[in-house]
Amino acid sequence: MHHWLRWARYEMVEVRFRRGRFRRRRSGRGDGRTMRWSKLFIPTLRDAPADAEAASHKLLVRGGFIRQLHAGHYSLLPLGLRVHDKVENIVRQGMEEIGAQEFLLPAMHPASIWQRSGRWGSVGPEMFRLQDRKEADLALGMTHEEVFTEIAREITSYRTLPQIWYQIQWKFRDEPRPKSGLLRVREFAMKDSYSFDLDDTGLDHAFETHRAAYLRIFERLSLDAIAVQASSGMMGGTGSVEFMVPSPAGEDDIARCVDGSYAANVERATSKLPPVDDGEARSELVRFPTPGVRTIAGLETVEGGAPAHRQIKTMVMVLDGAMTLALVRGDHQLNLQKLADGTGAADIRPAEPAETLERLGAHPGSLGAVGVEGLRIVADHALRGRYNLATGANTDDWHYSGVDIERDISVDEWLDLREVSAGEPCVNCGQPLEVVRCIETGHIFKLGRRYAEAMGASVLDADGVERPITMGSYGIGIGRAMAAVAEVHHDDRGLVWPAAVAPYGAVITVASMRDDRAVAAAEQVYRELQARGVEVLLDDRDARAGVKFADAELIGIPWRITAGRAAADGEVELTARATGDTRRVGISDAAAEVAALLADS
RNA sequence: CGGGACGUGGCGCAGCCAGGUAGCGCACCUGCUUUGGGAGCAGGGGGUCGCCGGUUCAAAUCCGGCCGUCCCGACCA
Repeated sequence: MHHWLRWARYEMVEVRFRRGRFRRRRSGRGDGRTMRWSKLFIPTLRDAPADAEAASHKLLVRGGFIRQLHAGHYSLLPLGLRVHDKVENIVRQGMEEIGAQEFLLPAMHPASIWQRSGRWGSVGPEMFRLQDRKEADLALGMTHEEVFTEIAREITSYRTLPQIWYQIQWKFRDEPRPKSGLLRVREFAMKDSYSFDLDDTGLDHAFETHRAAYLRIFERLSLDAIAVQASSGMMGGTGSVEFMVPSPAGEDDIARCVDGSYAANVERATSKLPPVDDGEARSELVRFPTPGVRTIAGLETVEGGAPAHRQIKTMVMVLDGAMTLALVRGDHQLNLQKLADGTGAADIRPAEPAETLERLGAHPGSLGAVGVEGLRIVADHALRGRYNLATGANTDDWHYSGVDIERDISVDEWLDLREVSAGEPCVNCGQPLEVVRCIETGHIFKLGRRYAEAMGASVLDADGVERPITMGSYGIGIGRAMAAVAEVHHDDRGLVWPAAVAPYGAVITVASMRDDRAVAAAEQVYRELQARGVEVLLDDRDARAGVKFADAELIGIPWRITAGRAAADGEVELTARATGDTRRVGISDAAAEVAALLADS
């Protein structure tokens, strides 16, 4: 390469660098000389793979954005990488705006650092583990609290605080069930940031700063993310908020109040329940025969039974190896995450029928907690103070009536265990809650001092007292956010990318490559758009117009400029992907027009 | 890990029950025609039928084992 050409390349990168509103990690991608469709690798498919279910999965594959390598591992093709980069850069900008500093940490970690935090033993099989040639244990990072905290040990004075550090790095998680294309994978890019503060007040501030930054980021991605109270799961800590995008392709349910005053993951959500009238005076505990009754519904109608809301449902669970009875109202559902959070159990499973038979003496359907000794019994708040209830008697075909829960059952702990249902009154305003299926695109945690204490990251405060650093951790899944955008923004013809993340801002479709005037018009608009810094794709393939239109719509480019019969009048057509609205503009005006439209969006 | 389905050219599928030449549509290559909404005709290339073993003269097909993928449940960005 001649030196002047190399210099020209360098200049181009520099211009992009300065023009960008924020730093780009990769500045040279798609440099304008490779935007002719005929030269690009954009393998579109007419049919989606048979095993694709989610809209984003089908369309990202059909549009030539991604290809599966194996379960939970996807290759990003050039189009997919362009979108992924844009999502990354929007996230990066959002982080830079709150003063976060970008790092890049190793993806592979020594076991020792996870042993020091205690998570080598606690996280289980979702961590990929391997050995090197020396048989030393290693892990592929599923998150980076340990490594960032290790670096934070070099913070020794409160005067260095607060700090916010972040990276965009590949995470590895051996998901039990990868699914739905990029929505749930085993290898994915995540923006993870970490805040370091002297105390809880500082953490609260960093947390609220992140919450606001996340809402800005998701708005720029055209995602209507709802911030909800969440369970903290594996991360631990004192509080967490998830960012949820409503979509039937999601895997989480949230409950939210119609007026927006309350929103929580169903793993955390509560509601205000009307009190139940347990009737007349407390009656005697009566054991009565119930031949063949095995269900809540069955016990409602049998002689001596009771309506579901006046029954006790007894769920026999095994928590970290110990059999536990979890009690909820007959018409309520036990939420397993609430049980885990409330009891602190790491491993939860329902007891096998054989186990319940051996320990309690009956099969599921006739189980109860009356008179049970030696097992932990936890009960939902909705059962507190209740009496005249029906429940199983731990003998097949026998139940109790007249159960007074405080008198007859030795409850060890009262917990929030029940899952809310749609229509129940909001705890804040009493209006009905709705339950909405969502994709979790972000999650922020107040970690507290747990990692700093375990790893030995502390500072001296103004009084010269050594104090562990108070931390928060904050994640956004890049590929998941990309898939969520696809999930929300598509129609029956294909993807409809918002301009901010579209692989190209515009596509010029030459209706026929044999129409010299059309070709000349297209080349002119192409040059002019490039001069204006617009990423534009020139569809110069020698294909029929219908094929090109269909492909342009499938890959979801926001603006299409059609160079065809209008060229004879000195015009091209301008079509909005989202609406299909088309109008004619002069060939020489088209570039300015499209550049302005993209700048507005 | 429990339940269900499925592995046949790049994608979508048939063939398997009744063992015997691997087939169709899309895509791809060549030629001619066509050219503003996934063209037509003609010719052509491409498949260890997931893997291993067994039965058989002969296995995509029958039997056994394994692997993989997808969907529904328990977990997470």
